[in-house]
Amino acid sequence: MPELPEVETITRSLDKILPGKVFQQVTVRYSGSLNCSSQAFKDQLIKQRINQVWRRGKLIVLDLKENLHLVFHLKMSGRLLYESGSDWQLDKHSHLIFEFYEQGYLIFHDTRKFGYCSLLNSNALYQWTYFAGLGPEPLDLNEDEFVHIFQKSRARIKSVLLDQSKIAGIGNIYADESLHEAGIHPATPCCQLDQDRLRKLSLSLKGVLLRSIQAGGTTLRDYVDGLGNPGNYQNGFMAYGRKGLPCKTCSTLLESCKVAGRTTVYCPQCQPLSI
DNA sequence: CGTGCGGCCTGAATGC
DNA sequence: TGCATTCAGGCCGCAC
Repeated sequence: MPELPEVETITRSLDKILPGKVFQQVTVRYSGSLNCSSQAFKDQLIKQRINQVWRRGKLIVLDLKENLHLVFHLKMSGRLLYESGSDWQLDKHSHLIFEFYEQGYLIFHDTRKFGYCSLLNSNALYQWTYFAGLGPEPLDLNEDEFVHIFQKSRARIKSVLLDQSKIAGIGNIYADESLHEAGIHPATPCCQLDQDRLRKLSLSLKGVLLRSIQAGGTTLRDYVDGLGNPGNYQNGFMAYGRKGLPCKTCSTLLESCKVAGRTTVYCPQCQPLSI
């Protein structure tokens, strides 16, 4: 489930390789991944050159010529993988195959088919409600800006962390991990948290995201970066997926509950509900 | 405004 | 062994 650190890692790996490459051939094996017909997709892409690869929230954007953008959302199980040779395995979940004039292939692979690939001009991209509605990048926020986003909400803190329109790129893993590090119960209403606690959360969130990027992201099942390398951050998990295991800080057994419909793991000792 | 649920989809894990 | 159920989760649309 690629979140900000995984998407950032993929983006960095692809941005070292793809710029300058030109699409020679595009094979659509599952058109449900696209926002247009397979034919229109191919017609618009072929002979287009990739200029840059960047990330916004959980989106990966390939800038092409003439204000055209190829945008990927990997959702839970998507992969975007560069293959330099022609000896790669064609899997039944490889939905899009892009071949370059210069060398190599870019493969969009998505077991669960939740992910998508949209071809958009600049106007369409910037007017797209999801894109336009994305909140700020957590790594670009200073503590005051972070506090401002959260302090007035009456919603539970984890719900707001997961809300892409409030802050972009956080998913279930990094919500649980940052709340654990900050010592905040995930169901705490934001407005019950004072400035110091929100500042602490701001620091914890940035720390968790940066350490995960450093570790190449988290690999649970599907995730690999743009070159096929798995991440290592799962070994550093303090909370996510550790229900019933002892807290690495205080040895209390971790508990779980549902917040915003998602499984949430926390330490009842380190993350008390009442402050 | 906030919450909760169903739907989309597949495969791994679990239950009988 | 083999079948059915449950779970995972990002995001949307909808009901309350």
